[in-house]
Amino acid sequence: MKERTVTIYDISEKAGVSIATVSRVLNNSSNVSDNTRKKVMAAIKETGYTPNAFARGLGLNTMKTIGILTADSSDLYLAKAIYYFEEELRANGYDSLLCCTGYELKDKKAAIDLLISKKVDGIIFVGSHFVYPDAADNKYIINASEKVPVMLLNAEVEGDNIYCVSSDDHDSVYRATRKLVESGFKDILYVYNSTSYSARRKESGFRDAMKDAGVDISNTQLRYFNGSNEDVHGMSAMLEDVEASGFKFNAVVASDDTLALSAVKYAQSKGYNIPDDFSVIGYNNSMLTACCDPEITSIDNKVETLCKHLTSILMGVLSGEEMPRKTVFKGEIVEKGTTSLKKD
Amino acid sequence: MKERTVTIYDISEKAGVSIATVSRVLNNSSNVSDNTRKKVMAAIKETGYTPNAFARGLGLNTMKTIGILTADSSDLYLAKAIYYFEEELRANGYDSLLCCTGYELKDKKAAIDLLISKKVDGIIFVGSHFVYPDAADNKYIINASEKVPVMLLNAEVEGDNIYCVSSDDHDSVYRATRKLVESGFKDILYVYNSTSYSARRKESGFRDAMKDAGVDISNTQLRYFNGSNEDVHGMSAMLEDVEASGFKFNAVVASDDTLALSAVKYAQSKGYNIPDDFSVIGYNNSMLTACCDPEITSIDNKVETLCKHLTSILMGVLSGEEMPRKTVFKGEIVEKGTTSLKKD
DNA sequence: ATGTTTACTGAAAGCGGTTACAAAGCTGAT
DNA sequence: ATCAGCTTTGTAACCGCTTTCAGTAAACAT
Repeated sequence: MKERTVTIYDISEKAGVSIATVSRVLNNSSNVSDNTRKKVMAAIKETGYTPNAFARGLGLNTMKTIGILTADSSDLYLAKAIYYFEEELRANGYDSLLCCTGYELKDKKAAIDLLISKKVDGIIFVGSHFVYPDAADNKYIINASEKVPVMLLNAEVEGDNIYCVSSDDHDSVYRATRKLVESGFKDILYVYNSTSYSARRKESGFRDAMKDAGVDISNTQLRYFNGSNEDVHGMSAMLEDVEASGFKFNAVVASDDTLALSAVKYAQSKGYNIPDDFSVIGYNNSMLTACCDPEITSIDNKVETLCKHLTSILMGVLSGEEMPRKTVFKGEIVEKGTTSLKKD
Repeated sequence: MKERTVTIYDISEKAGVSIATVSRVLNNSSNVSDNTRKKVMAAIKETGYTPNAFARGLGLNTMKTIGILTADSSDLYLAKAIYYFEEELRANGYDSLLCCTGYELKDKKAAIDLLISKKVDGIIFVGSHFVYPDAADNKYIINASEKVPVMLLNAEVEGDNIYCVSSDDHDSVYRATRKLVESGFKDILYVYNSTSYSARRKESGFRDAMKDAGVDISNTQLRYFNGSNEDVHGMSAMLEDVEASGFKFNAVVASDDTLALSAVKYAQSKGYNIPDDFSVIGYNNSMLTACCDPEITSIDNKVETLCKHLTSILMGVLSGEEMPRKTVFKGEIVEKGTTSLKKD
């Protein structure tokens, strides 16, 4: 280990050809005779040479790498998205430079600078934590889009070089909530654990649904859980607190399956009969929905579809095609055991 | 978008200095007067210049990037590990190039070549799927280690430039199993969903424990679940099948919390009283353990500790220090509601 | 005024590739 | 034999940055 690394010059010397020829073989470009090709190949095999991607990148000004930005790669949903992106990108000959930024704006900015300096060919913002309510705060995304195509999963920002693929969160929660009301559950608690763009969309879906269903809501019945999304205990405690504070609810709509799961545990500890006396609807339709009994009715926002579609749009952009700036998919309410919703 | 990118020459021209000076400012090296520094800074700010990391990397022959290899980044445990690695590496000024290889050997090899051509400063193999029972199959890891330091999480391979950090899986399962037997549960079903290195260690921990406890075991009581680790239903079906095949068990030791969770669901559906008549021990102590009632006793293998330690070893190696080739941490049996183990 | 330091700054080489352009080697047609 | 036209190969410029080495200017000592 640690001998001087083999370069294209070593290969050219060993094979008795010029570096240009070696380069041609490497990029299996046309116009190399079988004979020389073989000699070069042999030299490469013999030395275990691997081309230096920097040097190549310097010349070509592309490294075939896409930056993937996420707040927290260990989140169940985001991890799935990252997985699909990585898979799709690789299939298209691109690599993934992963940056977990956390939730601080300045860290996000730093991560973007870094990705740009590494000359990524595009940046995918995974998850809606990157988009702020105040448009001015989203300037940093626009800035990034001036250097490189920007893809947003589950978020929306207007821009020349920005492409958004998202699930219609507002619509999904809206439909779920209305169905719940129509099925006789009016005392609904809405719980959420994020204030991201899509979280805000979900919340407004809930509010609009309640309004259109003619049910007045109070602020006590929307509850923000400000803790780790693995903290099932903390979530249950929050539900206890809501009850203690005087709001008696018989249904929970959650922005996330974790919260839904803690709602199921809460309801069961209170002796409620699910789904007859108590309903729960989660979000993401993750494996967590299968982790309790009854299993949780949840909204499937089709993360695989979203990711594949987003990647294909990015590939189109990179090859210079005109691509849609905004693509929205409908979510699906997957009914399992925690609801008995009125059929349409 | 798409104007010619700003280079160090543009800055030097704008600031009226040479590119060397700009470079010095960029690397805040010594010997630049405040005055020129200010001029350069201003030019940088004005143009929004970001240095080209290729060019820098070409010269320095390092890109401050670590390759992270994993079979499946969406796995709960692996995703956590990746998260910690990314965090620690970033804190040390390194980036993470993520490659999800899947489970095919040739894909793993291809991924490694790619990482090496991108001149990563090191490679972290996340998870034990990379190590095969037959040493000859692990040659590809040795090969990689000839070019770049190789770090193995939860696996072991001998080699000059290979560093292993792992949890003592054998010991953890051994202790858990023995405790279970000592607590009166002898008809234990061992279920696993992987044949990776650490999975094999866990299994031998179970076998040794049973042997040392003087309990004969049959092959029917070790069951491999060959399906997605999100398929809770499939797992439950497998348990039904074990029962149907004639082995009556009153305890389950699982190589993974998912399997443990399905065991809890199974036991509850059969009307068993947990933990008095039926015990379950999981592995990883993930959030899944809190997703059922009673919560699952599980082995915590301290992934955060492992990852941080591994990263610090890698940093040591990269700065030329002598570092331990093999570090093993003990796991911890975290007792919750699915067991009532005899106290020591 | 002159010699010596010290503090900055610039010119140029080099990192390892790609590629435009030129040159050389063959082929077959004249 | 000569030449056009093709294929194959080599030369050298260039990508954007770091860094060595040399040079200039200012500051200080004599």
